[in-house]
Amino acid sequence: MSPMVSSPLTTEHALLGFLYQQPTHGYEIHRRLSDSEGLGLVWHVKQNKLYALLAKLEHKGFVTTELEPQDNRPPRKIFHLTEAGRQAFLTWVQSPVRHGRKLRLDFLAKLYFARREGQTITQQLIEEQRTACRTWLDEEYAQAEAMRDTHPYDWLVHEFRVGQIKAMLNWLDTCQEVLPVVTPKG
Amino acid sequence: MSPMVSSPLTTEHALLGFLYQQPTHGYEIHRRLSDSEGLGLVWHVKQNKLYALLAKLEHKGFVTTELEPQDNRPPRKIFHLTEAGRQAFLTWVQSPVRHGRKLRLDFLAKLYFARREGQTITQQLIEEQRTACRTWLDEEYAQAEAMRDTHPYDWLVHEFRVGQIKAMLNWLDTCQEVLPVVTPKG
DNA sequence: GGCCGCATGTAATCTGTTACATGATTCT
DNA sequence: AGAATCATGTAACAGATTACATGCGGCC
Repeated sequence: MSPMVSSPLTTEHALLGFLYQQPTHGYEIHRRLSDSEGLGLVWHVKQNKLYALLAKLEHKGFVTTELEPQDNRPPRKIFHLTEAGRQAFLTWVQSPVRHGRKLRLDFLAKLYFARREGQTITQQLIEEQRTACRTWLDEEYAQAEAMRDTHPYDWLVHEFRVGQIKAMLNWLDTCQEVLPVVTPKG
Repeated sequence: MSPMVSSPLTTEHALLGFLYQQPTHGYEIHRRLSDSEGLGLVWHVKQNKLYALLAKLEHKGFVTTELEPQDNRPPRKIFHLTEAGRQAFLTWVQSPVRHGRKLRLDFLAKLYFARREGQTITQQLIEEQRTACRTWLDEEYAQAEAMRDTHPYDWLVHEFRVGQIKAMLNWLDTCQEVLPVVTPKG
């Protein structure tokens, strides 16, 4: 019962995505993230770090736990989403990523879970990300032009970003083309 | 006199670049990094962190210090490069950046200092970075193709990287075109 | 009077990584 | 016999961030 202060949209909200479809235990999540496929391609979490994050999510009231005893093994700690957890996940997964360094990890993680939730939500995520990228592109482009001829290095820095954002926008188109193809796996 | 173990090419080697042209003190470096131009556009270092890094560089034998007294102000601690420091900087600045997340910060920092050292070294840096990027591009491209049709998400992840690397390669061309234009500022 | 610039840091805190610990079972 | 898998973590350390501390001079 901690005060529901959720400094919004941190990376650990992604973990809630694993619990959205059905409850699981930490080791299972670790296994999925250890594969070099799916989200494991993008997000690497050490085992102890993962357990710590899950404990933190419990402490914040996004998940509750239940022990599932086993023969000859330590009992599994099954994590269930609370209503607050469900809310936090849905908010996180649908919001576009603002800034550069977060794009790689955060957006790809959002996309991963959005795809599991269905085409509508995925479509919306992509569309909002496109808008965010275009805004950012305009800013960088404007700054690049302002520095053209006077500050060559600064201009190159902005040009670099412009190139990366344009590539991202093209890639978002590709995402949308691939979307309709729904496969059970992947 | 610590054993000259320099775990190679960490970001703090960039600081040596500020000392290469002439010795300076911490606050001066901080001022230059606080501007929203030049390297400050790319690399943000908090003041106390900066002092800690400089102390570390001294401890490792890359710089020596000398106190410059002032009236009514705390004395400046002037940092001078040692021979080991000069070596470390030159090695750092000329080596290309291997992997994705380091590209933004590390390469742009290298480029910043390389430009001050002259066209030859800059040209070489760009060329080596191009080679590194092409290798990386081939790897990602191969993996993307292998996943095409079977693992849509994994394919998208690799396609994302392919797009970013291609944009970087184009941008490296731009860098080379701009290079001959040498301006005292920027 | 209060804030900013100069110039240095230390101390406390938060975060992340590495190493260690348990204990039965199955694989080589 | 030794290693890996399952399933949980704790403890120690390293790195980074935030807050705090000093002390003078100039600006509004």
